[in-house]
Amino acid sequence: MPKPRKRLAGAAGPTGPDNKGPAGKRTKTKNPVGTSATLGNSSPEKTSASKNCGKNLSSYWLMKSEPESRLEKGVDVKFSIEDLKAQPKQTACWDGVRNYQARNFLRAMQLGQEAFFYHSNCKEPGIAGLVKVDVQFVRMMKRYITLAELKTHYQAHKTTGGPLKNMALFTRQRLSVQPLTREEFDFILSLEEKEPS
DNA sequence: GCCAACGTTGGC
DNA sequence: GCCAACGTTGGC
Repeated sequence: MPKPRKRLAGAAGPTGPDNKGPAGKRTKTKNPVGTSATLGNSSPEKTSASKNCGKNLSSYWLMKSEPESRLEKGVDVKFSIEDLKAQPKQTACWDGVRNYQARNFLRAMQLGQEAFFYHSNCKEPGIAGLVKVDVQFVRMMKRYITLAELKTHYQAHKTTGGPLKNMALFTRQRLSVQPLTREEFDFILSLEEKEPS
């Protein structure tokens, strides 16, 4: 899970973005993730995101975060949208993303782009609000859009060819930072105005 | 809490 | 470069 932790100024301790100590037998060291870290592993995505030919990738995103307490190596990873709101400037630095692809998406994000704030690994997973990138609270969703509801649409759209037919939330599971097409983004926004299905 | 899915590690 | 073991994510 991405652990968006507000960057506590000095506090860091052993928590470089990529620093998972030598737990277990895995000890091959990872590259310290400099910004320079190369696109290495990240084969260019074949998703719709990369089809925007000339222009850069997606402008819309979905970011997962856990709203319920859970200890990971002694540290609580809880970070809900309420926690984001409570930050200075309602803004948090999004670190702790380990997955290469998710990290590459993180780098591709540009200031001010919009993203859904998704609550994962919790009682009722779903989209809680809107943020803009670097990561600042924008607003709550007018109603909580649950995973179950999104999935219903996703499944319908697979057969009808609707806007969520390729949604990464379902096709790329475990990706904690993911691009959305504008169609996906708009469709999900439009759900706010409707009765939960 | 369980466990499926899947990414990562690292020996070979 | 394969692939088994292991770790993590995240729904249920």
